[in-house]
Amino acid sequence: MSSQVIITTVNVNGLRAASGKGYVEWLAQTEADVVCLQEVRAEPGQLAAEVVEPAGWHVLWAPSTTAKGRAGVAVLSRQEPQRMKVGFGSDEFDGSGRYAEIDLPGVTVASLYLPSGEVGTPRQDEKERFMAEFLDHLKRLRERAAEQGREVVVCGDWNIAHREADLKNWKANQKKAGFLPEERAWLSRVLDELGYVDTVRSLHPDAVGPYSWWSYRGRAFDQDSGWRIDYVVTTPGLAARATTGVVERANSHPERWSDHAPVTVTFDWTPPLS
Amino acid sequence: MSSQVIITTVNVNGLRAASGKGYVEWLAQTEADVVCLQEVRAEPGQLAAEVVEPAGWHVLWAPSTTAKGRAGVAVLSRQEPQRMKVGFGSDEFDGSGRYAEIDLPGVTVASLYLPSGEVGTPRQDEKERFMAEFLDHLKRLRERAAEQGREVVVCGDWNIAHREADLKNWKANQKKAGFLPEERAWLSRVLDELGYVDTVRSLHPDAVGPYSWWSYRGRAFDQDSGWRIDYVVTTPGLAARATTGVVERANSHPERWSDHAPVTVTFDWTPPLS
DNA sequence: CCTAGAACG
DNA sequence: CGTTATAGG
Repeated sequence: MSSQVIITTVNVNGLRAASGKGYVEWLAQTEADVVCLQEVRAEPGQLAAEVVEPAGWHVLWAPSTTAKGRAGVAVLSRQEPQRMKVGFGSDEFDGSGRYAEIDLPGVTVASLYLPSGEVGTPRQDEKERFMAEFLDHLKRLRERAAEQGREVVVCGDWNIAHREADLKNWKANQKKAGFLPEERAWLSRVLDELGYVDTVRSLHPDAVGPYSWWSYRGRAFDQDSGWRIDYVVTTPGLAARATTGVVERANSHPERWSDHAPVTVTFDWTPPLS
Repeated sequence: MSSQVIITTVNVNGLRAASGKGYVEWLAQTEADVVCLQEVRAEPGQLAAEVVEPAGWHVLWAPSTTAKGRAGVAVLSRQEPQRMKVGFGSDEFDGSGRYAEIDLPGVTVASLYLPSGEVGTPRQDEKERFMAEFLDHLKRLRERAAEQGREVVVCGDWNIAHREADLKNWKANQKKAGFLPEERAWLSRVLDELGYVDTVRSLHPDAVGPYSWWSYRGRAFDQDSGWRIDYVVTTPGLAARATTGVVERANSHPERWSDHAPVTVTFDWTPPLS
């Protein structure tokens, strides 16, 4: 006997705004067991009760304590977590609302919102510092998982398109933050060196996209002029059990409620009993 | 034979917003000959063509050059002005979008947006400095008008309620900016000492109000919990010809398009031919 | 082109 | 409780 585990990640671009535009309905109909949110941009106290404590879910909130109304991640799980943690042990970033993780039986699930930047700005420097520190964390996470015989899922908005197939117009974007050689190389290290797997790409090795973010500017969404920057990254054992990986391009709802779409991966996997 | 001159003043609280909510329709139907606007909060280049150059009107724009998106006054006239001037000769305030005047045959019409403040803040100090300087200007304006045999109309948002009948709850507001003893005394000097006339009050000496501003907070408008702070102030010769003075409480339109309402005064007056 | 805080009223 | 500018994306 085996069962399914479904994990979804979505950058909501302001949960207060998203809640009024379809997020609530989307959550009510999702079949996911775990949902990772990024860019919540609110503290729990600023959200409606049905959003803070949705019926049937346990939620770990990790708003930014350093900059109000920015960043902020959360992890929703139908099962009660065995352990919850905000931040990854970084003095600079633990209060910035960019990382939270929960342990469920046999698996650690994390929600990541990697900084975005523009070339030549302090934000890009911050992104690079984050990447350097976070690589170490990913390494430790694998080691701990191996010791404990558990799997790892790190999902979220990585703000990097890995390969040419991961964005619409790669040639024009080679010097743009999010597709810089050093950013792509860093993501390669996460995958090749640390041994994590980009599940959606693994399931669709030859696909263009599927993109998960489209700028609000111009007609990017209508023309599918997007980037694939939201990933469900897992340890190899779990990746081998991934059966489907889809981008919910229509957000499962008539109107868009974020500039990102949910990315959902299904695993044919039976967690241990405790 | 005699004819009518109609003058209206209204604080639009952001002309871009107001234009989308009923200002355009209101202007199209007004019978005024001159319209003075305050709190335009935009430069002409930020406004739609029909708003910048409404058909049948000459317009003097005086946006704030010191603080984008703040203050800003304008004077619209059906007749072409003989002379236009921005500011009243103040180093501190001439670029702040708070005063503009035009000469029409026999009459000078000015649009004034007096600073608003809160007790104990630098804004209140600014208001007081403005008042001091502007009193001198009003004096010179009368002298010049007398020399040239012309009348003067200074209309706008004076941000002062003069008497107890000029605001809903005067007792609770005695220590609030806009109804301070020194502000009321200053307005008394404008009227009693310089000899200007508050035309609407002169026409309705015993009325409560009529208020011209209602806070957007709470149910102030529905409860008519307002202040009369928008005045059409004129030289006595013209004031004697004022026949009606009304606040267009419904903005002459189904929905409110500003927190102020237009104040319109009609004069039974025939201007000289040139 | 959006979201959000913040200044100002 | 609005309008607007600005940061951030």
